[in-house]
Amino acid sequence: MTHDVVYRADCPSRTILDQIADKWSMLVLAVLSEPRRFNEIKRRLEGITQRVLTQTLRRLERNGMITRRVLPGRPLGVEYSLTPLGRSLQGPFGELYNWTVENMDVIQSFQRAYDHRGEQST
Amino acid sequence: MTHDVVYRADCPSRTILDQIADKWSMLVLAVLSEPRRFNEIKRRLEGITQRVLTQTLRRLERNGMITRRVLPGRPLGVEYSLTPLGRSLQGPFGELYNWTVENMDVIQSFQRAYDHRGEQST
DNA sequence: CCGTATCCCAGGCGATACTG
DNA sequence: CAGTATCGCCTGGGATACGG
Repeated sequence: MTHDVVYRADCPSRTILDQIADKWSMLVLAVLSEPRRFNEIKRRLEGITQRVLTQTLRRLERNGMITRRVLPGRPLGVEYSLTPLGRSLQGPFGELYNWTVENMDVIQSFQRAYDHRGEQST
Repeated sequence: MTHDVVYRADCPSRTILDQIADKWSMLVLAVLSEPRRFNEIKRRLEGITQRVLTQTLRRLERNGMITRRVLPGRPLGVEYSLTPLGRSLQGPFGELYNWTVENMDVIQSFQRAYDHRGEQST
């Protein structure tokens, strides 16, 4: 039987999932399909704050998925780009992203149906 | 040029990503590869609380990915199972999960290297 | 057994100001 | 330009108790 699989808290894959399965990491990696500077990334991710973008970039860097390169000259410039490891995540993430795009209409109609229950009173 | 793609806050795919790109949804769907009861799921996801599991299940149900079925008889029993939509997510999620398993060693060594910088003092 | 309701706290995040 | 620092809110989630 394979029936007694348990996802333990200290399972490394769970630890790593916690790092990348958030709303921003995926989008940052998508934006970094080509190397970009800090504010370029920020501009493309509507709603992200400077603070959170910095945190996300640091985490991705720590996990070996992107590199940070300070550009010579003034004013200061920093360029972020994918490592091979980060690029290898584009496959899985792309699949997931495509899935959401393909299914968002269906999902939204499910949501409407669900929200409709319990309140067609009077 | 495809260079000016911007991920807008009201993009449906972003809204949906916010729903499924969290640390528990993926694992719940994995556990539901076959229909299971509430406490079965809970037991297999070490560390999840009743409250959070309930919330996760409700959200997945609202999004049309799982169904909730009350079993006849007492004591009360409830069985959760994947819908076709939920099952179609297993592909993308499986890819992502496999990726983390395949790469967790590399990532952990990156993390150690990163954490090592800046503190080999004295 | 499968929830909901309540209380309560830590910490995540936005806003803002400041630096190399 | 690309951050770090500080502050204050506010909500997510743990713990617990209770209900169908």
